[in-house]
Formats: sequence, structure tokens, C-alpha cells
Amino acid sequence: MEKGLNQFFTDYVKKESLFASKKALQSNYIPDMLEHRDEEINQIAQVLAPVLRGDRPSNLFIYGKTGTGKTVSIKHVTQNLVQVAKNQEVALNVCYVNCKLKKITDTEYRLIAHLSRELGKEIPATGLPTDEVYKIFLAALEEAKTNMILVLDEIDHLVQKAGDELLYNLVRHNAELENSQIAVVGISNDLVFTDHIDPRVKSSLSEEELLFAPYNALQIQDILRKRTSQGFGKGKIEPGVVEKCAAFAAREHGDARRAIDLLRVAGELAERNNEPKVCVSHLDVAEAKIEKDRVVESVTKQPKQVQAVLHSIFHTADSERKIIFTGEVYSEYSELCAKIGLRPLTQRRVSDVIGELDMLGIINARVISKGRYGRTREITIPLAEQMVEHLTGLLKDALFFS
DNA sequence: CGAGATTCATGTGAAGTATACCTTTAGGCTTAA
DNA sequence: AAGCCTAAAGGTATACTTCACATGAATCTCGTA
Repeated sequence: MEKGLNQFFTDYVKKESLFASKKALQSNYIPDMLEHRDEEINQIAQVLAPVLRGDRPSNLFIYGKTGTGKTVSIKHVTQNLVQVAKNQEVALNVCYVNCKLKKITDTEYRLIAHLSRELGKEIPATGLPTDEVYKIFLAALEEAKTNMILVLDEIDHLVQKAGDELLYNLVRHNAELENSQIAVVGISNDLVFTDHIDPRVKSSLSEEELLFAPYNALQIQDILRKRTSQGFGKGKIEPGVVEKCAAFAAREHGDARRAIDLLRVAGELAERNNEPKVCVSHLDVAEAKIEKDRVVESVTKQPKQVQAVLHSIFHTADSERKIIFTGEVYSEYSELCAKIGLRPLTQRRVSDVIGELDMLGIINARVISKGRYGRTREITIPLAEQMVEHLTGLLKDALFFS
């Protein structure tokens, strides 16, 4: 056994990797050159440039679907900006926040607390008045005498949870600063997001706007070629793989990030199977694996109550039936709670939990009216049967044995 | 037969509650003069 | 008397509950053709 393991590791090191630089294929990688986004990058740069002269840049609002390069573009620009600012000795602080991260930046308090921590202040997770946290934050900023560019990614999530007052406060407090200024860059996947917010907030937040259109198949192909030439070793990819991947991505969603993920995972799979090249068949397997990993991860990370609700949903939908309703889920859930000794949540809360699960994409829940028979959510499970079984197993472990 | 009223099951908003945590403050104890 | 520590008081954010009202199409009702 020992020897076998030893052999494995030795072989592993000796073996030539398919990857030249895996970094270039990871989703947080920011390339030096972005394909097909020159125009957008230019515009962002123009809006933000005044900060180098010590002026406050206009607030900027960026729309576009996922995987259209919004995040990479802004990061690309701000990285450069920070670099130049450093050389020119201009005080500049760029703060990138992904508002989607639960428990970290999904309320006003947590956002401001997070920003304060970025500036080196200790803020407790709870207990302080939000006003107080604002004061600490603004004081820290004032003290630093720096201009801040605040990038709020997935801002639609934040506003949905915390309300648009938050943005208003941010802009309002900005006016009280003497030595520092904040410019807000909002990024949203939701194209109609600004229709739902207070017009005052809207006008001040989107002094400048920018729309990212989805990439088409050819553009995705270019991007993938660029990345693969960096990320993979030469000749490690069968001809046609990149094309297929691009075509697939363009047809399905126009999401470049997912296309890159797909290639990376395909490469990992090929490598694990000791195959010399990445070929088309790996793409399908990779697609399935990515989806599986995504779902498994988000399910296992959920709190117990949410898992219990999900388990109830799976259990209810078990027998042939595809469509189920809130009431059924709730009674199943109540039983489950009794069985495992969990204090049951109210139906009100479970209703919200079902909504959250829908947001995560683990289930589809649509509010429908059944006429005389009331109104409810119609829940369907978009996952493969195998997947559901796998998850049910995981949930059982999590719920019954702990 | 069809327009309008009724109905059901639960969606949904607002307000209230429990919990966990924070700062402030008052009291008690120790220490040094 | 001054200094320091502790515990209670008073306050907040968050997750959840309670209360009460909103929803919207299938079904029922009843007037009319």
C-alpha cells in the first residue's frame, strides 16, 4: 500500500501536465488583455480617470448578463488605476464587494462593517447601531484622506434584501466628507433593476451607465483560444473542442466564464484519466460535473432548517409526481422535524425558505392560483433523478446524524 | 349561458419577539499614599 | 482617594414568529335569453 502510494506520487510528478498554467483558466483570473471589450473598458476608464487628479469620478452603473465580462473588466481597469495611482502617489482605495455573499455583505450593516474592516477597523458582527458603524467608516475614510471607488457587484441582490435606502445613505453620507470621496460602481445582472428603485437614488447612482452585451459564438471562441493557449500546454487540446465549447456556451447562455470553467474541468478530467489530450467527449462529462458540484456545494452549505425543507421537498416529490405544492411540503416538513427533533419553523418562514431555494436554482417555485383551490407555489425539481437521490443521501446524513 | 360574487390555500407585508452581542455605567474591590 | 474590574442596564441587528390582509382563477349563483 505504502509503496503503491509512493509510486503514484512519483508518477504524478513525472507525468507531464496537460496544463501549462492552470491559473489562467480559473474564474478569478484577470487577463492582461481582454478580448472584445475594448470599448467598454475605455468607457469605464474614462469615467474613473478623474480620480487620478483627485476629483470624484461619476458614479457608474453597469448592466449585463452573467459572464459578459462585467466583473473582469472593472477589475482590469481598477487594477491599472491603482497601479498608476501608486506611481503618481495619488491616494486611492478601490474596494470590490460581492454583495451576493451571504452572511458577509447582504445587509446594510454588514456591508458598511465589511468596508470598515477593509480600512482596518474592527467591527463586531452585531450589537452596534448602523449609524455608529457609518460614523466609524466615514471617520476612517476621512482619516485616510483617500478617494474611494466602491464596486458593488451583484448590487441587485443587496438592494432586494436590504432596500434601496442603503444606496441613498451611501450617497448622502458622501456629501458630508471633507477630505475623502466615494464613487460607487454598481454592477447588476438584472437588466431592469433600476426600474424598481427610488428615482432619486437612481439618478444619483447612475450618473453614467454602461451596458455589456452578451458575447456571440465567435467572440467566445476568441476568448477561449486566448485562455487555452495560456492555460493548456501546446497541442493538448483536440481540434474542435474549443469550437464546440464556444458554440455550446453561445447557444445556451453567452456566458464566457462558464465556457472557461467547462474547458478547465474538461482538462482536469482528462488529466485524471491519464489521457494525453482533451477531447470533445470530456466536455459533456465536465458539464455534468460542474452542475453537480455547484448544486452539491450550495446544498451542503445551507443551514439545517433549509436542508430540512429541501429534504421534505424531495421526499414529497419522490413518487412519480413532478409537481408539488407548499402545503404538502410543509406537512412533510413538520413530520420530519418531529422525527429528528428539530424545532419546526412556521409556514410563513418556510414559504420564504422555498423562495430562497428557488433563488439558488435547486428547485423551481412559481406562484400559481388554483382557482377555487387556493393559491400556492408550484414546485418542480429541475435536477436529474440520480442527482436528487445523491442529494437526498447527503441530506439524510446531515439531518439524522448530528 | 354569462357576468359577477364567492372561495380556498397560501402569498406577503408589517410589526412584534427572542437571541446574541455591543457599549456604557454604577458599584465593589484593591491599591497606594 | 484613585484605579481597576465586573456585572447590570440599555441598546442594536438578525432570524424568526404572529397577525392580518391580499391574491386570483376555478367554481358557484342567479338573472336573463
